[in-house]
Amino acid sequence: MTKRVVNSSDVAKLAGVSRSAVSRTFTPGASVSPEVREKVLKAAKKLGYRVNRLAQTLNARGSSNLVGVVGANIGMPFIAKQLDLLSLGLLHKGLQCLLLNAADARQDIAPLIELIFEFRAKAIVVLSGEPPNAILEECKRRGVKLILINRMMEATDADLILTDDLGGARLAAEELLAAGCRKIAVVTSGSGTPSQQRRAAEFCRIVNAAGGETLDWADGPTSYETGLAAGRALLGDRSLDGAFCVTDLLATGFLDAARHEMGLRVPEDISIVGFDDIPQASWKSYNLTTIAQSFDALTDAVLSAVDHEGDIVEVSTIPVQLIRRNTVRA
Amino acid sequence: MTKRVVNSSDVAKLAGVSRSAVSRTFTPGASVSPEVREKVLKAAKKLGYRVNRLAQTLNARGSSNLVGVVGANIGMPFIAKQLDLLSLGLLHKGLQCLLLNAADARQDIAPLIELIFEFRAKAIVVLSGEPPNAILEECKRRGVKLILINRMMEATDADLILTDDLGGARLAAEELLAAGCRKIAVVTSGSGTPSQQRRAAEFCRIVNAAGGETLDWADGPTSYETGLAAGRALLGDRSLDGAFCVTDLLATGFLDAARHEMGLRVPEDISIVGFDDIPQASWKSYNLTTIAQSFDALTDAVLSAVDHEGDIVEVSTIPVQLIRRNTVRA
DNA sequence: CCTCCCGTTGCACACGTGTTCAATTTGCAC
DNA sequence: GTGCAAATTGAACACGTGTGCAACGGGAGG
Repeated sequence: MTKRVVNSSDVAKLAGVSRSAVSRTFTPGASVSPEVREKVLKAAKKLGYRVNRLAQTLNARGSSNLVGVVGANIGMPFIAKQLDLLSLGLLHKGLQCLLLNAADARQDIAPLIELIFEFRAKAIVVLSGEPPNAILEECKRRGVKLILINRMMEATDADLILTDDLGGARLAAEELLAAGCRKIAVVTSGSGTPSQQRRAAEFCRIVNAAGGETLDWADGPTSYETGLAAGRALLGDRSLDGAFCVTDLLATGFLDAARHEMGLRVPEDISIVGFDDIPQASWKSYNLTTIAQSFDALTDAVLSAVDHEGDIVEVSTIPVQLIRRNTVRA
Repeated sequence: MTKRVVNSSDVAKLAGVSRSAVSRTFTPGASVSPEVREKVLKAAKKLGYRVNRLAQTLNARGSSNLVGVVGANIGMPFIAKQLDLLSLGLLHKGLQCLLLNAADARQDIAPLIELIFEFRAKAIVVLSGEPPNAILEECKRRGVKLILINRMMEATDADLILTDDLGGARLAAEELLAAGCRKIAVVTSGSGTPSQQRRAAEFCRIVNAAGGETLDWADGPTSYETGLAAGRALLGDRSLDGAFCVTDLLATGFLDAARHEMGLRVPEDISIVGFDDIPQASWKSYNLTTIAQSFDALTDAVLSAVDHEGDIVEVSTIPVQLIRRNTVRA
C-alpha cells in the first residue's frame, strides 16, 4: 500500500472537470465559472487536497516565495528578537522562512547560502557572518536579493540595512560626558564585527575630542560572560567613572561584575550605557540606560527590501534612541 | 533579457554527455565513470550549476527533507535556545528548517501546519500551541511525522517529547521543604499550558502532603512582567517564605519584585525556585536556583523522532536536574 | 572464438503544477 | 434569427530532476 498524496488530477476527476480548472480555482484572478469553482472546492475538500508548493514553484519561471535567513547564535536575546519579528513579518506577507543557523559567528556562511540557492529562494537575509564576494556576485547573477543586516559596509551589490551606529555612539558619549565622566571604558567583543567597531570608534572619537580618556577592551565572544570578564579586568582601576558597552549583553555582564564582584555602586560610582535595548535591559535588576534600535524599522526595511525589485541597491538606516533608565548618574 | 538559471541539460551539453550523467554525478552512490564525473563537475563549476532541490523533491516519491517548525514567541530565552539547538541539529543532519512563527501562543496554529503540508515537509515540530485533532489525523494520513514538544498529553498519533515535569516539581518541592518553607507561592501564567499545569499541580500535591501550604497565582502571559505582577500581588503577605515559579522568566520577575519593590531579601526572607535554567538564571543578579532540562536530550529526541520511520509513536522524556544557586536558604 | 557478467550510458517516463492557445459556449444587441 | 464579443474550458507544453529499462562495451573464463 502506497500512501499517495492527492493530485490536482484526482480532484479534477472527482469534480468531473479538467485539471486546468482545478489549477485555476486555486489561482487568484484566474477565470473560472462559479459553479465549476464550487465543484472543485467541494471535491478538493473531500479529498483533502493541498497545492504542492514545490511543483508550483518549479513551474513558475524564476524563484519561489521562500526567503532564506542565515544567522548564528539565534539564542541570544537581540538576535532572537530580530528573528521573531522578521519571521512574523515574512509570514504575514505570504513569504516562507527557511532558517539556516550557523554554529558560530565565525563559521563560513558560504555553504549555507549556497544551500539556499538550491532552494531557489527569492531573497537571502544575512544576520551574522560575512558572505565572501563570490557569493555577492552569484546572488546578482541569479537575481536573488541579498540583504545584509549590520554587515560589511563596502558591499555594493547587496541591500544594506544598517543601524545608526554613529548616532547611537554619539548619544551614549554625550550622555556619559554630561554625567561628568572623564575616564570611560569601551567594551567590545573580540569578534570585530563592523557594527561594534563603528560604535566603539565613534564613541572614542567624540569622548577624546571632548578631552575625555577612553580605555579599550576587545576580547571573547559577544556574551554576558565577556562583559563579566571585562568588568573584572578593568574595574580594578578605581579612577574609571564610566563605561560604554557596545552591546547590552556585554553591559549586563559588566554591570554585574561591578556590583557583585568589585563592590561598586551603579550609577553612583560608575555610569554604564549599553546598546540594543534587549528585553533584559529593562529588568529591575539592571535598569540599563541604553541605545534602542527600532525593531519595527528594521523589520520594515527587510520586508521592503525583499519586495523591492530592480537593480538599484537600497541602504536603509535604522534610527536609534536613547533610553534613560538608571545606570547613569543624574 | 531573461536571467535563466542553469539547467542540468546545460551542463550536459557543455560536458558532452547525457543529462542522466549529470544527475548521477550529483547523486551519491550512482554509477558514473570517473572521467565522465570529472567532465561534468568541470562543466558544472564553469556554469555555476546547482541542483534544484525543489525539482529534486518533486521527483522523489514522497516528501522532501524539509522539516517544519511551528512556534510562538521565538524571542523568549527558553524557546530561542530550543530553536537554536534544534535548527543547528537539523542542519547538521542534512535537513532544512522551515520556520513558521505564530504571532501569539493562543493563535490557531492549524493554518500554519497546513502551510507546511503544502511544502511536503517530512516532519513537523510543534513548539507552541496545540494542533486540533483534525491536524493529527491529516498528518497520519499524509505520512508526515508530527512531533509535539511539551504539548497535549492525550495525543496518541504524534510523537511526544515531554519534560519530566513531575520529577522537576518534586525536586523543587523537596528543596523548598528542606529549606524549611511552610507557605509557598506557586506562580504560573494564565496560558494554562499542560506543562505548566503539571508542574504546579504536582508541586502543590507534594507540599500539601508534607503539611505545607500553597498559594496559587495564574494570570497573564508567560513573561517577566507577569512574574513581577505576581510578586507585587502576593508578597504583601509576609508569612510567605517560599515560591515556586514554573518558568524562569516568571521567577526573574518575581525575584525582582521581591528585592526591588517589596524590600525583601532573597533568600533570607523568601526562597525561590524556577524552572528551565534559561541563560539569565545564571547571571549574577539572579543566581537562581532552578530545574534544568537537558537541551541536548531534547534536541536528540527531536532528531531521532524525525528519522524514526514506522507507525509506532515514540514518547521521550527529557530528564531534569536541580541546579543549586543562591535563591534558596541553606 | 564464444559466452557470460558487470559496469556504464542514454532514452524515456514520472513527479505536480501554471499557463498559452485554440475551441467552445454564453451573453447581448440588432 | 443572426452576428459578434466576451467568458469559459480543455489539451498540450514547460519547469528540472531521479530512475527503470534496455543497449552497449569490455574483460574473464571456458
